[in-house]
Parts: sequence; structure tokens; C-alpha cells
Amino acid sequence: MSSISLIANDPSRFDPLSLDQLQATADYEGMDRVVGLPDLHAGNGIAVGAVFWSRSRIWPHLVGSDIGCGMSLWETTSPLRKFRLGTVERKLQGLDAPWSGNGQAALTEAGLPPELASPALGTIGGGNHFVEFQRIEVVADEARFAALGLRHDRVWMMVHSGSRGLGQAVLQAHRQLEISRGIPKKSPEATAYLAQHDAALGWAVVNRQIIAKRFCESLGIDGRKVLDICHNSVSPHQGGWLHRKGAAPADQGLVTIPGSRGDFSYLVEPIADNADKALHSLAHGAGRKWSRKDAHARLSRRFNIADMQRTALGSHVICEDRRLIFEEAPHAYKDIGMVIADLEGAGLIRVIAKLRPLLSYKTRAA
DNA sequence: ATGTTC
Repeated sequence: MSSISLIANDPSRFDPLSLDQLQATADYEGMDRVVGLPDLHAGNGIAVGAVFWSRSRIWPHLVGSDIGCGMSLWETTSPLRKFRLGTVERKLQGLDAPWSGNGQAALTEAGLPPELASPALGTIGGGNHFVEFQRIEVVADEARFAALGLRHDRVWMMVHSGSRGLGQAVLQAHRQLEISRGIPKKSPEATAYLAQHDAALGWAVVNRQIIAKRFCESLGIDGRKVLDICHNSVSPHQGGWLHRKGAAPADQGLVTIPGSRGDFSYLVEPIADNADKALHSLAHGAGRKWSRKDAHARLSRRFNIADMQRTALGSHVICEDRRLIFEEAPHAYKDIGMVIADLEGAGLIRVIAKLRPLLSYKTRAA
């Protein structure tokens, strides 16, 4: 039994269902602290946009099946003034197919077992995963931006993907009969889960790396990684274990917080002073406002596919799956400006820059 | 979320 802290200027905005889900996990025996972040929303049983800390136990299903899912942000070598939407769209082909490179070598190089290679390595996957090309809209902190050596005259690229089937297999193998019981932290079961969890985490990083490389190669450009963070994980923290379920780390340097595909994304710097009240974590995005089912039901009635292929900010969307394009519509997500304001209000972040979407790539395969 | 699915 533990208390819940909510990070929001106006906590009454939270969906009651997400709060019920958060309460249910706060009631787990052995749970010590639970935090709901500004992007909190109801998940498949477990609230997303939340952090859980326990002195004594580990709950694999609080991390979920997409272990290591996260965001990487790249400053490409492509000058912004040369960016042509039509040309770029035309060049992005074959990216849903398995990667033709050597997956085993890529994993070995990262210190991971080569037998974890699979055809999914180097592919985005489905759901809310994407690759997005962006431009710097506003630099909020010029001094910090310059000190980091960042450039506003380049095309930027954001990758959101995870560990695909691997993370799911790991959760499957360690699924608890009674979910709320979890695993005692020093048990052989915990050791076994954590080893596989760490491998899935590493796999997801390699996956994002290969995805970025493939997208750059198809455009004939290069890029440098500004950051790579994962928002589904469990890690040792203050003598216990910190579970992040759709929560970005606030203790690993720069963080990007993406809005929906029709909204801005942010490059932010975590502020250490107040970090503990949010369990050293930040929102991982805007958070859903509508479930996938609701989004499809409401939007497919009012809009056609062509409406969905453009956003209010003028960006284009490549998504040839006609269900997914509605499920992931900007309308289904909360206002990212509100999420950022909540984090600023709590003294958790300083905004460095705001990025405008140019082109969001989901899938060409229907 | 998913080498997914009757």
C-alpha cells in the first residue's frame, strides 16, 4: 500500500479510469511509491505515464511487453533548406521489410547475444511507433542549444520503437499467476527476469540505431544521435526497483518529449532539484485522450484518409494501414503544450527547443 | 504492444 503523487497543474483533468488503474497498482503489497505523470492515461490494465518504486519487489507486467521502448533523436547532416517533402516521401521505400544488414553482428557489437537477431530487428513495428522528420521551430534556450553544439538549420529525425517480439517473449516467460504479487527482488526469478529485461533493453537501443541508419541511408544522408532514452524499464534505484511504464528517465541527460504527429515535440533538460517528487522521471509524450477503438469510431466517421495524411501543422503522414491512421490521429492525443506546462510548473524541466513535424512515417504495409 | 488472428 502506498500513496500516489500526481504531477499536474490541474489533477482534475486526469481520466478517472487511469486513476483507478493507478490506485490498483498503488495497493499492491510491497509497493512504496507511485507517481502519475502529466501524460497519464488508461492502459491495458495498467496506467501508462506512471512510475512505481518498491524496496522489495519487481513486477514484470508493470514494465509491460515492450521492454526498452523509447525515443531516439537525431540531428541529420541534411540542410533544412534542401528538404523537399515529395522527394523524401518518394525515397522512403522498403523500410517495413526486414533489414538486409547483419543483425547478429550488430547485436554482438552491442554486447548482446547474436541469437537474439530476428527479422524484426531494424523495423519500426506498429501501434504508436514511428519515425518523424522534424525542424527546429523555436530554440528556447539559445545558450544551452549552442553549448550542446546543436544546429537549427538541419533536418532532425525522431525514432520511436522498442524490442518488438523479444520484449513480449520475455514478459510471457515471467508472467505471474497472480500479477499483483510480483517477484521478490533477490529471488532467482528476479535475477532471471532482469537478465532478459536488460537484453531486451539493449536490443531496443540497437533496433532504434538500425532504424535511424536505414532511414538516413534511404535519403542519402547521415546523422548524429543527440539522445536515446527508454520509457519502459525497471532499474535499481535507492536500494529498491524503479518501474517506468511510459515514463522518460530524468537522470540520464537530455530528453525528448514528443507531441502527437500533428503537434510539436520538445527537447528538454531535466532539472535535478525537484526530480525525486516525480521519481526521477518525466512524461514520455502527450498521452492518449481517446482509446484506439474510440479514436477509430469517432474519426473514421468524420474524416477520410486524405484528411488524416496531413496535419494542422502542415506535416505529411505516411501510413498505409487505414485503421492505424485513425487510431493514431492527433485528435486522439492530449495537448503536448499542457504536458510541458505541467512539467515546467512542477520544476522538473527546462525547455531547450521545440520541434515541428515535417513528415511522420508509420508503415507502407497495409 | 505483437514473426498477432477464429
